[in-house]
Amino acid sequence: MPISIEEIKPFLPSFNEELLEVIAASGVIKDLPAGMEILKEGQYVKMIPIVLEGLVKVFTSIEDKELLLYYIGSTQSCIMSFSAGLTNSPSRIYAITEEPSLLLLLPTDKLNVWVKQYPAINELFYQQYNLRYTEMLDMINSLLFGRMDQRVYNYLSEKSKIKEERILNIRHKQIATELGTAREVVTRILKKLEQEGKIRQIEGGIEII
Amino acid sequence: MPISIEEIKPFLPSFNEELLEVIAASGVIKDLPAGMEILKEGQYVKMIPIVLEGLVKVFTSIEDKELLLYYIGSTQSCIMSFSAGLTNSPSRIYAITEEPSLLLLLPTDKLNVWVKQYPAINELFYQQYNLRYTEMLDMINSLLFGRMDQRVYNYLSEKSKIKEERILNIRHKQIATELGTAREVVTRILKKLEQEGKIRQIEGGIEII
DNA sequence: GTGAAGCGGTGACCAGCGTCACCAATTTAA
DNA sequence: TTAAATTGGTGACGCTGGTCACCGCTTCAC
Repeated sequence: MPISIEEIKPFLPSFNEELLEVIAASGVIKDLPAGMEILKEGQYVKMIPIVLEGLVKVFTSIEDKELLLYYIGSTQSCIMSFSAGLTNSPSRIYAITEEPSLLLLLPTDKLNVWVKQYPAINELFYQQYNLRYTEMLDMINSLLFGRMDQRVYNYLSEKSKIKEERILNIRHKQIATELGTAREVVTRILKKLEQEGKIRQIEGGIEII
Repeated sequence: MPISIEEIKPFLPSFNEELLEVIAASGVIKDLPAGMEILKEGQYVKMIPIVLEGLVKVFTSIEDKELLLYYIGSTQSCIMSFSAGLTNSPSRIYAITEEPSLLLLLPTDKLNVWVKQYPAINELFYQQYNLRYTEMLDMINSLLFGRMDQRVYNYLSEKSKIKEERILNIRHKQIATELGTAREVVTRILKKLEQEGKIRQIEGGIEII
């Protein structure tokens, strides 16, 4: 489906008319519901997404464990797929829409050229690299220092911040999956956090205090 | 000290004459012995290094633990300092020469311009970002999956590969530090690896089999 | 309604590893 | 040559978190 410039312009204020035009000519817009897998592990990347609206989460997995690496929010992009796309190697992560999302998909071969041609888009990806880098470093630090209760609490407050809701509607199982641990462990820790007065478990959800 | 183009040209074959000239005009060359700290944690980055010869190792630390993140080899650069330099934020890592090294230091403000102007240097940093990204992902995976004996063995074989020596002259203490664990743990694991026939401990060193 | 599936809760157990407290051997410094 | 520091080796102990085996409750499908 053809993209109109007006459609994408508000989301990409740093892009000039010329860049918006070439994007409109070659890009694709997708409107996806929550819970869609937009990138599979091992897959070769032909289109690199920029999230216009919504929220996408990015996972890595080893053996049968999974781990939530980071969220891609509005006007952000997915460095891992950018990287995999440009080097033409299979993706090491997978990505799922956490909320209904509006995505702008750019073909990798074109993007490869645009990056050299348009400073604004080059700038965007440098920013994304820097951002994800520090996030991955934080992840490494929390894995190394390790305390699971701290990780669960950070996970909850982070999620609460992103969603702008003090009450999260979430299952123990999902927390466990996204942190790469087991459900029982999360249950135990949540009880402990509740006793410490940091959270409150209400029916079908968790309130962060 | 002024740099001659001939001095750096052999290490940077993808850079054209013009780029080499501006680098020669603004860059600095440093020849450092092994064990020098070239970047401290928390420090603001004014010069971004490219390693011409030698080997530099990059650490992160939390509380009183440290962790070896990756090595910077010949013609590679340090993404973390690049990132910290461009965003003008303090460094979250520190770096030490593992071997005597020849470094080319580029002023961040100039580099910021060059990146836009010279595709070759832009290319270099994209490559580095991609490389370090996958390395950090590997690190996250090994921390998450966790088995310490595997990490020690990977550490040793990686080091042996980089140094191109089957016998490593290294202390248990250093292994422990670079993996973010305790010396006793390493001693225990090395004994186990020796029993499994994967390594052999000889006086003052370790042979990888 | 009835059975099945999903969710949360709990106790028991165990492996991994960080920590402590030593000790012996070797190397280095004074 | 002595003393001091470095290195490696070990046993004991405890904490964290992964696993297993259940159980009761709620929700959903049929």
